[in-house]
Amino acid sequence: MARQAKYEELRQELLAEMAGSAPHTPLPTEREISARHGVSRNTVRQALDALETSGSVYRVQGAGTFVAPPVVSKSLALTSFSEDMRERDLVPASRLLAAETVRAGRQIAERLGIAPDAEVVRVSRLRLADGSPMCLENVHLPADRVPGLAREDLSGSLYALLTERYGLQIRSAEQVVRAVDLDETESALLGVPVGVSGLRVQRVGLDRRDTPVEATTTLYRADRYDIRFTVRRSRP
Amino acid sequence: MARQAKYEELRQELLAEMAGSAPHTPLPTEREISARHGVSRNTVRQALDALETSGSVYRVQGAGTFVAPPVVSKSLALTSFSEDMRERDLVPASRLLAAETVRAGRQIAERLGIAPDAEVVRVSRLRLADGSPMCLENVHLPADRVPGLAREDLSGSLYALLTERYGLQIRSAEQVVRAVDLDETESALLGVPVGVSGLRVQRVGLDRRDTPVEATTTLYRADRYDIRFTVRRSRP
DNA sequence: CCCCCGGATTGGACGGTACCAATCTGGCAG
DNA sequence: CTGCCAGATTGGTACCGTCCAATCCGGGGG
Repeated sequence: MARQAKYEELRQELLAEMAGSAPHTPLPTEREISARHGVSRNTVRQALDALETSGSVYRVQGAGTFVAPPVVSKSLALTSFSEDMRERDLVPASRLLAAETVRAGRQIAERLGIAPDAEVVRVSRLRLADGSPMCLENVHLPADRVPGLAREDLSGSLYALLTERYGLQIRSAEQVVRAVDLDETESALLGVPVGVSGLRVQRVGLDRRDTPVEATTTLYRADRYDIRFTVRRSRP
Repeated sequence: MARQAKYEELRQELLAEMAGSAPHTPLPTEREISARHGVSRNTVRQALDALETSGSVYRVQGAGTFVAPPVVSKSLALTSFSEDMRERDLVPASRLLAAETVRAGRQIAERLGIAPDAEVVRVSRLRLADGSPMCLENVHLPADRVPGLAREDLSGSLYALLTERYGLQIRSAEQVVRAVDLDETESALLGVPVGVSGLRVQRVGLDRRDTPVEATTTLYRADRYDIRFTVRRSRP
């Protein structure tokens, strides 16, 4: 029995109600939703806050709350490769290239906030979408937080494994995106001609205490992949 | 006199207070901040909400609120080229390549949500950082919303011009990032060898009603530029 | 010495109310 | 018919209070 918050329940109800509505259709006023659903206006506003940040509605003071036009960018949220691919209607798969325990080294150590001579588990995988290569993934995790990881089944979602086996939850991540030229090895693995460009995403996954849990470098084929997200003005 | 909200004032005060603090230092409890600053706990929570989404603090139920470790990614927010460069400690500049009124065409029309034969203003600029080329920028705006734009001074911030001259405010934007191979013209303008890769960012700027205001395609030099941002898990 | 458990503490959720600021609308004046 | 202004409407800010759930800490038992 997953007892969930009222505003979360309300959020889903509102989302369902406006599923068929045309963009810019006004929602009921906050006071009306409040009365109709038998919750306080505070709770209504919490639900609407969530819908606003997810890009489902927009609000104009004095005017009302409206259904937002559909967006191209679905992946503003943190997703695993598997989730990401399924959202693009592709079937994810994985081929394990390496899984070993090594010294962190300067760069990885800095990204994970640990000592350079500390041990890390390195998992290298070629990830496939609909059977053909999509990206090269290189994950580093502090060894003391994931004992025995290298001997686990690494064919599926690593995030799921971290949660279920080790109780590690990644709540946010910092990403650095850059365009790079692929070298010979990379091109061969990804199945593209030498010299074409690739999209490199360096990510540091953080738990709810903003402590680094994993550092991942992913190299995407530029011809098959793009990154979509929404940005907002912070303070006007 | 810009009368600002209390929670906004409180946010800035808290940000200043914790400026020198080490990461993971606990802030006072919400009830304590409330009492000390003479505001309600609700208001405190609003201020902390803002600090949390900006990545300045993190909260753990039952434990407290803590100073978040510094992040690599500063540019989670929507910024103009000028702001972006200044944040990277570079001096922005601009060279106007073209400013004309043309038919939208299918692709631009779709991005702006207008008719394909509608008129748009196209502004093409080479943008410089510390005197050398950083990116090629190609902006399209619906002509009827920015009459006479082509004859304005386009050497500075376009966003500022849109706000001051036309009252258009871009509140959010959807971005699609992809790695591409530069062609000869592009390479020449950017001052890089032919065949190296570039980072292409396609952006649609939206006003507070989520209506498209501008569609921009920016081509960055891969060797000088990266994109940094933070993503969060939406619902656990 | 370590482990477990219960109470105190802290953030999270929810209720209610009041007033403000931006917007919209309808009616009146021109 | 057009333009403007006053009042109603709507979201935004702020206050109060109550209870819940996760965490932390210290004391007691092994």
